[in-house]
Amino acid sequence: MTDVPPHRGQPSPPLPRVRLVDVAREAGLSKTTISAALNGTGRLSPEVREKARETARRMGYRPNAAARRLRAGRARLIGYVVGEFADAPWNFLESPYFARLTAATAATSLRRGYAVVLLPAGSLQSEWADLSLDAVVVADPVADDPVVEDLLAARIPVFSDRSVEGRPGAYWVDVDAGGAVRGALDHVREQGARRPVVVVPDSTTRFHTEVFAAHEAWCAAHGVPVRVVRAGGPGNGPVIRAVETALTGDLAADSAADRARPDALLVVAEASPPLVLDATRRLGYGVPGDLLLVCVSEDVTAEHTQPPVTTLSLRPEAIAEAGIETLVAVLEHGDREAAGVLVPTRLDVRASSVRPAQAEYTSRPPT
Amino acid sequence: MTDVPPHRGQPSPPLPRVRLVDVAREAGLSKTTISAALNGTGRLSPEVREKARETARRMGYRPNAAARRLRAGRARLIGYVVGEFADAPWNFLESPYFARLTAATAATSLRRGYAVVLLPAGSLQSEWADLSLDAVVVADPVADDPVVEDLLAARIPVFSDRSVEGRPGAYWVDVDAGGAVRGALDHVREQGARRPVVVVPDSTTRFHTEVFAAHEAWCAAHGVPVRVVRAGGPGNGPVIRAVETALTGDLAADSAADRARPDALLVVAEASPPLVLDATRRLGYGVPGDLLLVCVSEDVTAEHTQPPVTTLSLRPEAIAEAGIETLVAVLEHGDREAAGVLVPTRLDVRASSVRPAQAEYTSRPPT
DNA sequence: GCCTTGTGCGGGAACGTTCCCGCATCAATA
DNA sequence: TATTGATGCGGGAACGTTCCCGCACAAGGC
Repeated sequence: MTDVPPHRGQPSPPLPRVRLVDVAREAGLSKTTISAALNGTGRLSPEVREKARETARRMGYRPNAAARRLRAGRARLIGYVVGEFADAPWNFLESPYFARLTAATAATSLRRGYAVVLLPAGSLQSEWADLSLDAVVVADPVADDPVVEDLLAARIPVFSDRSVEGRPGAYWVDVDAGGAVRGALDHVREQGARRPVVVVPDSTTRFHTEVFAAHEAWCAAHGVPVRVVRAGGPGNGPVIRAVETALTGDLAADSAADRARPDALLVVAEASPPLVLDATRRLGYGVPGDLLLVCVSEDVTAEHTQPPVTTLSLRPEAIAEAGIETLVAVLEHGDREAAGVLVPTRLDVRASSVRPAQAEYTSRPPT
Repeated sequence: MTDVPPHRGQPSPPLPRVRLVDVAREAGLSKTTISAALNGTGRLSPEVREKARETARRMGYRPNAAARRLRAGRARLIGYVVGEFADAPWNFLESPYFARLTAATAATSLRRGYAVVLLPAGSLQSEWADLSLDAVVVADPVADDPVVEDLLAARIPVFSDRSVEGRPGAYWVDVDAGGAVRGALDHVREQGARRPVVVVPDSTTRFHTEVFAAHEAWCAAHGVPVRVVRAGGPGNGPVIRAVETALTGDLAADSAADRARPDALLVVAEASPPLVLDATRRLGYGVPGDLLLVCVSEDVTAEHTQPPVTTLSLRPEAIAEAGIETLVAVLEHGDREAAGVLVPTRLDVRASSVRPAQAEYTSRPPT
């Protein structure tokens, strides 16, 4: 243990921050020279440059961000707003996907010299117009999102993790929804599943419509009936209820064979993996014995269930990184061509979707 | 479906933003008058004030934040940094407590006219010194946190959700840890539990040491042996292992009676409620039949387990609200006396901690 | 020795806002 | 009618930085 640091003496002198002119006076140079020395610009002799830097360092000089911004015309601030959840504007962070996307956005931005400002979901720019943000990240916009329209009308560049096509000023990174669905379904098929059922949110986001379409195409290609249940809304409750519907076999089916219990479950809606697993058990399924389970989720609890749950990650970190790169390129060099990057997903195979012979754990439902 | 909005014509004219002088010229008034009209200051006739406002609105005037900040000397920016998780600087948002604290901090700040900037956990101000933040919220600082020391040395006001006593420039809101523990233990005792066991993280934060002390005092007062297990670290893995230790009865105990299986479990470390519930089941406990379960957690999944899990909420929204209130008071009026508010916790009683006769659900362990 | 070219540094304007004053105008009072 | 005070509005400085330009001086070519 070190000593407790002494309390700082002065209660609070008005704290005259050291400015450029103060450094200039101290160093016997002009503010122009100091500025050029610190920014690495201008024509200066090495000695003068070093002296300026040394003096600034010694005096603890820190440039005034507001003045710099005023002069430069850019605030180096990026807003972050979520399209959905407009009725509960701040709950989005409780979703692991958004939590990680938010964190990764902030991290990448900061590395590129931009600060990220958190905004209430679904809010319009009039509510925070006085922040004068350089750009805004709109996470998961709905179709024809009013938030996006509002920002573009105000001529604020927009970046999104979903397609926003045909809008000048909008840039995006897209998730390979089709590839993700095919990958997950191929995986459970390889593991022996023949009657997979899919749970998808009843949402108009492009991701989910693509998931829907890819699923139908896959089923057609493999001669498998389309078994899908749409979850009524976001949140664990509706998704769990959809899972229950999917597993109790109330699905419309063409033949008797199709009414057989499903042997694989792909949950595309974000829900807590332990809760999904519990629901399967309550309905009498052993995982992975009777049912192979894959969840589209970023939730770390998937690793800690027994058996651990296979997840399909949308890789929010990669999305944020690619997105901020393009956004910064647009802001700083006016590259207007960089929209539309496609980020592949990642399947983390765990015991819940591996055929029992190979599985480490097999949970049995209560008898 | 509405028509797709037409693409905006101009690719991007240099976008000469409308300034105060532009509004002034248009309205035939001076910039001073416009400024006063919009800010509600000065002595102006109602007609002129209205005309100024109308013109500004019509021209789409939006004040330049940088200029305003430069003039005012304050950036109206508040940083948000987490003390813990320094080795994984961005994971904190995946914890429901931090997710909600972050969101509530941003929401309250924005209402008071301040924007919240997300910062990497454990980072020092030298890494983002050029943001010139008015203040920084340090969530869950460790004892003698270097982040706090660093900020105070740079004379940046600090607000925290944990005590930071004896540091001028530091303000905090505290959680009533003792009351929380007593409340939870009283609750399970009322429900008939006589051998409660507590899981606490092995951490030096004031909250956890207070929990520890309050637990000991409560046990002494009720003549109950102190049963406590310390979790090795944050995250679900260590906490689940601690729960397993707590329930398998490897605790040091003074008498044979004390070695009896516990009949209540209070998990103070933040872990996923479904995972904790699963762990109890794997060890052969029925909840709430054999074991009353209370988790200190903000996780919404607690409502969706069967049985739903009783949680003790630290009420991050209340913490953030009280904290930002005092911080804004300090920044704007220099109130230096407002440190140390105490926020009570809230016990959300659900089936997992209610004596079976009254319980709606009782989960049975696999036989 | 004069003109050109290049180097090293400083003066001063500009970014857009807010706020301190000062100058009118006008009503109320002596 | 002159004096005061209040009211309504505008001029101009200031916030701290960057950047354009200009000036002084040195070196090189004829």
